[in-house]
Amino acid sequence: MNRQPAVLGQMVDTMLSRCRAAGLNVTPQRVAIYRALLEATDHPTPEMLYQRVRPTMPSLSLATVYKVLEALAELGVVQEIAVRNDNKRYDGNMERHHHLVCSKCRKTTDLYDADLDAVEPPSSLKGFRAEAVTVQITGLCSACAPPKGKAR
Amino acid sequence: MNRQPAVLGQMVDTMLSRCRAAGLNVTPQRVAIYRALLEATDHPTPEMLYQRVRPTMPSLSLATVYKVLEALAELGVVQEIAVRNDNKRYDGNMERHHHLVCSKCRKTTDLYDADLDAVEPPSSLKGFRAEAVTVQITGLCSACAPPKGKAR
DNA sequence: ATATATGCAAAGCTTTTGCTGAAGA
DNA sequence: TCTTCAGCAAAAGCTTTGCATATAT
Repeated sequence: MNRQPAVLGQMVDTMLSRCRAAGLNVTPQRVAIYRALLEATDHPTPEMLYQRVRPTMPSLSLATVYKVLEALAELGVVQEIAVRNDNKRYDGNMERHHHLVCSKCRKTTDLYDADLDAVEPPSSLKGFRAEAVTVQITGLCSACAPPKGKAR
Repeated sequence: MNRQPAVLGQMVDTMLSRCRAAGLNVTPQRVAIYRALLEATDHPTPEMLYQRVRPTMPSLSLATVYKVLEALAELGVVQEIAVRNDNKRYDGNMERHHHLVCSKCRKTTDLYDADLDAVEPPSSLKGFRAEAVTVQITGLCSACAPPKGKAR
C-alpha cells in the first residue's frame, strides 16, 4: 500500500483502539498480521501473510492468521476483497450486467442499469488493458436489511 | 434469468454451435447443465446445479458439472462471477478504491480514481440497501497483455 | 484471577486429477 | 473407427473447529 511509516503506526493505533473498544485483547499476532497486511501491495492470502510474518514470529500458526483476519474484518479495519468467497458461482448471463451482493447472506443478484453500463475505465491504467467494467454494489438485501431478525 | 422459452432454446443453439466450432462434442450433460444455469436466477454453485440436474439425469456426477462449467466458460457462454475465486484475499485498505483484475494471472491491483468513486448506485434497488459501490475492471495486466508469450 | 487468544491436530468442504469404459462425430 | 467425454474414486487444497495451554487485562 506504500504508506509512510508514520501513517502506518497511526493505522495500527486505530486498530488497537478498536480492539480495546470491542473487548478484544491486543496480541503481538494481531499487530504483526495487521502490519504485514498494511505493508503488502498484493492483496495477500492468509497463507501469504503467514509466510511473511513467520520469520519474525516462528511460533505463529496458520489457523491464527485465519482467526485474526476474521476478527480484524469484523472490526472494520481490514476487508476481504471481491465477493466474499465461499465457493464458485456461475452466471449464464453474458450480457452486460452488474451485481448486488448482500454482505450478510452473500446472495448475489444481477442488476441491469444503463447508467452503470456507461461507466468507463479511467484512461490512466498504465499498461493494463481493460476489457470489462463491472460494478458491484454491496449492502443488505431486502431479506437481511430490516431489523426483523431474520438471517444469521 | 427469466427468459422466454424461445430465447432459451436460441441460447442453447448458440452454445451448441460454439461447441462444434471449438471441436467439442455435444453431450446431454452439457446441454442439461447449461439449461439449468440459464433457468437459474441465483448464480448457482456447481453443487447446486448438480442437485438440480440430477433428478432428470441420475447418472450425472459432480466432477462432470465442474468440467462442463469450465468448458462452457472457456467457450464464453457462461461466466464465473466476481473475482475468479481461488482463495481468500484481504486488503488492509479501507479507503474507497476499486480493483483491476487480470483475467490471466488473477493479480488484483488497487485503483484509485475519483471518477469511479463518483459512481452512484441506481435509485431503483427495490429493497436492497446499498452500502458500498466498487468498480471492478477486468482485463490483462501489463505482464500478461502483450503477446510476448509470458504467463500461462 | 479471569476471560480471551494461540497453537496444534483433526475434520470438513470444495475442487481437481487420473483412469476406464461409454458415447459422439 | 477415432477422439472426446462421463463417471468414479482418490487426492489435493483451503478453511474451520475443538481443545489444552499460554497470554492479556
